[in-house]
Amino acid sequence: MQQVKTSADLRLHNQARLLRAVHSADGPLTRAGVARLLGIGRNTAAALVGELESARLLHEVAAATTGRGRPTTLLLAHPDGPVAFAADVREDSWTLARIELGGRLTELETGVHDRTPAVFDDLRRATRRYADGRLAALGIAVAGPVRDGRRLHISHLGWDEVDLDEHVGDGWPPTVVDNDARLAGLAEARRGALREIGTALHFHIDFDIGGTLLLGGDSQRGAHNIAGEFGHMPLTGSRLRCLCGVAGCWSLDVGTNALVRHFGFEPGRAAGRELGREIVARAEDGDAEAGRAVDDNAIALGRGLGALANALDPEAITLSGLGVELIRLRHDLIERACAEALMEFRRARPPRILAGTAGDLGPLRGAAEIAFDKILEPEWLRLRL
Amino acid sequence: MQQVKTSADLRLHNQARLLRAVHSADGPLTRAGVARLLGIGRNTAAALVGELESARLLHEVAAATTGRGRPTTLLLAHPDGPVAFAADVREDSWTLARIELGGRLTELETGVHDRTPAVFDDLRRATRRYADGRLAALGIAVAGPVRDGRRLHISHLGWDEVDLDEHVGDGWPPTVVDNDARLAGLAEARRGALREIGTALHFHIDFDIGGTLLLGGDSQRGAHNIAGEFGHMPLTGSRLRCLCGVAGCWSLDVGTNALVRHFGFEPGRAAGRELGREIVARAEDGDAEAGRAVDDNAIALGRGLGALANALDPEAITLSGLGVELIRLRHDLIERACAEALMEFRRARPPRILAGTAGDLGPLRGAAEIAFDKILEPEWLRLRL
DNA sequence: AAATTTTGTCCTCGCTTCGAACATAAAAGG
DNA sequence: CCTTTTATGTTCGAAGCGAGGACAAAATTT
Repeated sequence: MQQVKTSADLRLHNQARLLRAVHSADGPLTRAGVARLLGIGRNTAAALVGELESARLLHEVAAATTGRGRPTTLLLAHPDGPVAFAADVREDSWTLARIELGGRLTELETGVHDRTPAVFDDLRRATRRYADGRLAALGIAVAGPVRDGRRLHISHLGWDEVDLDEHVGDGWPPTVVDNDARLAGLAEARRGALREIGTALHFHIDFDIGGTLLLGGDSQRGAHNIAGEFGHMPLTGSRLRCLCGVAGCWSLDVGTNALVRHFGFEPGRAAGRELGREIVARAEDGDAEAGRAVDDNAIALGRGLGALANALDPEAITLSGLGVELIRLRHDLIERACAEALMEFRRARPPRILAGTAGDLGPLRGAAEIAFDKILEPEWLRLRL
Repeated sequence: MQQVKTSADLRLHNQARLLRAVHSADGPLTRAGVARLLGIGRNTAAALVGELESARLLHEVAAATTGRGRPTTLLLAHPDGPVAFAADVREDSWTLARIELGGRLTELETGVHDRTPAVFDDLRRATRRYADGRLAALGIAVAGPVRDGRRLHISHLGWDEVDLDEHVGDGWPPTVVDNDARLAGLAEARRGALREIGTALHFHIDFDIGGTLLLGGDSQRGAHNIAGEFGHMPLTGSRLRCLCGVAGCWSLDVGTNALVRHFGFEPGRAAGRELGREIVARAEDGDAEAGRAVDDNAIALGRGLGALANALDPEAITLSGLGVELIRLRHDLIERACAEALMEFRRARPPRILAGTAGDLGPLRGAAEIAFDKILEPEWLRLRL
């Protein structure tokens, strides 16, 4: 569908809008409230909700009265309604969660994997264990770019061109896979610190930096679904060569790898993350050398953010991963470095730089969002009603 | 309106789609053809077109028969229909043009100005001279960022925070103002080399570099309408300080200023553009030193493009201004430098780097597009019908 | 001249939301 | 305790939309 043309399209379109409103609302919506929100009549809302209730998508329960007037009903997820599963595949572990309409998230299981695509078998089995008739879609967050939605690259796992169609397909629910940094940003845009913000950036800082440009609550995906490798722009003048094949990447100066390298260790495996955490902790305890390493990181981070703000003009920028720590310890330093990299006429209104609110659940929440995007859509609704 | 809710909205929505299709089609559309294009019935198309004809928006004329079947009609701009004016305000001159539905552009007048905002008085007078009842909107391209659509910054004219509301308002038709580089990109996306491309970048290379990210045929504008200053990211490791207040800008290595600086001249005024052209001409004639200057420019250009492609994943990149010459003379060099800056896994499918097809008319054509965007919209239509 | 192809037109049908009127259920006020 | 006020639910008719089918019209092809 995707394009409203006929009167029948209109009904589905409005029902999708209604369902989307219920899903993304902070708390439960009332029937009268959603009518006002969507700008439709109470009678129309009643008809739409009625059909959605029959289709086991919404459930109406009496609302506690708050003030004057006849009491209305709360619109909740139907107890038999569709749910999405979301998975986050990290370096050597994974988590599977279940998300209801409205966003309530329940963790189902966590496991370790062997750093090979066999993790998808683990995921399939775990999904089967918990799946019932309500499972409608599965979103998976992975720690690398997913070209064209199916070819996965994770350099530090040695996955070069893993074809997802060979591992995800038969026996799976409708499944969508995307990059974790992008999904973490989507989570902020939909349910976190970037709600209602038209233009924003999010960066997940781990070993290196990945991110996404967020426009009107959706991620910019690029022509081949591999947008977001902001960490691989030469924004800070590094002279080193990066694993990605380019020289001077921003990621060489920001992130766990950069932190570790400051102490002469070769950046690399999981041990590095432990070491990075320790450096942050020591900096917090007043260790001068660790403090300098964190300073350098924060300054390089700020400079990069300023450069990107010149090009993309975000209203706000959120960070996750190590970025949260950097904001906590060096917020002013980041802002100062950012301001120095901002064109002068922008400095009066710099982008706000915030910690994301989704925390470690960001990728999972984002994966749930792209799964629900498949559901809260006219065409899916048409088949369901 | 902006959101289809009722059947009446639907009508306007479809009429806007129809009008938009006529406007952006390559050649004249037939009535039967537009029905197929929009996926509506012939009867519906007849009704829509009928109303649009009554509203003097479309004009139907018999079409020359091309094959079998009953002849149909061509959908043309109505002779009394709305037209847009577009203006391009360059450094010391301006051009005013008139554009019809469908995109036919007629230059009306060109003038010089005194490098002060008094140019807007010139424009108002010129607009008045040519305006008739058909003038519906005016789009203006200016050579600097327009914060929030009204505060104009042009550093090399010394315009710091020129408030457009003080110069554009009473006595003007509905007017929209935006940055020329962005509008040149919009022109490519709507009617040029970037048609039908979902994710693209355009850069206008003059003294420095401005550009825009193009998504689904529209420009990314940013939170304060000042996105697009890609030239002020430190992508090439320059150690110089830029007029914008930041150090290391990409624009210090690419563009006329960079070309001129290579020969020891201080970059600056209009004379610089003349000199830049001469350097390009000499490089073309085989002058070694000029050739090296152009080489450096092309390499720095390519490196920046690669870095940006890592972050934004465009399918194609178009260039205007000096960029056209650089492509003509150094296409391979640009592509090689770009590839080196691309992450390895991207090199198999690099973005296409093309010269824009709008030429010097880019800003004017883009200004016409944003003017027509005000017209080809349900709300405007509602008032007109 | 007949068959074929394509488009225009007319009409009915089912669908949508809207608006107005009325019913209902709570709180607030005297 | 009863009335008024406020907000919501419900019902019904009205107006508008596009779809689809049947048929007419106008061109080319055979």
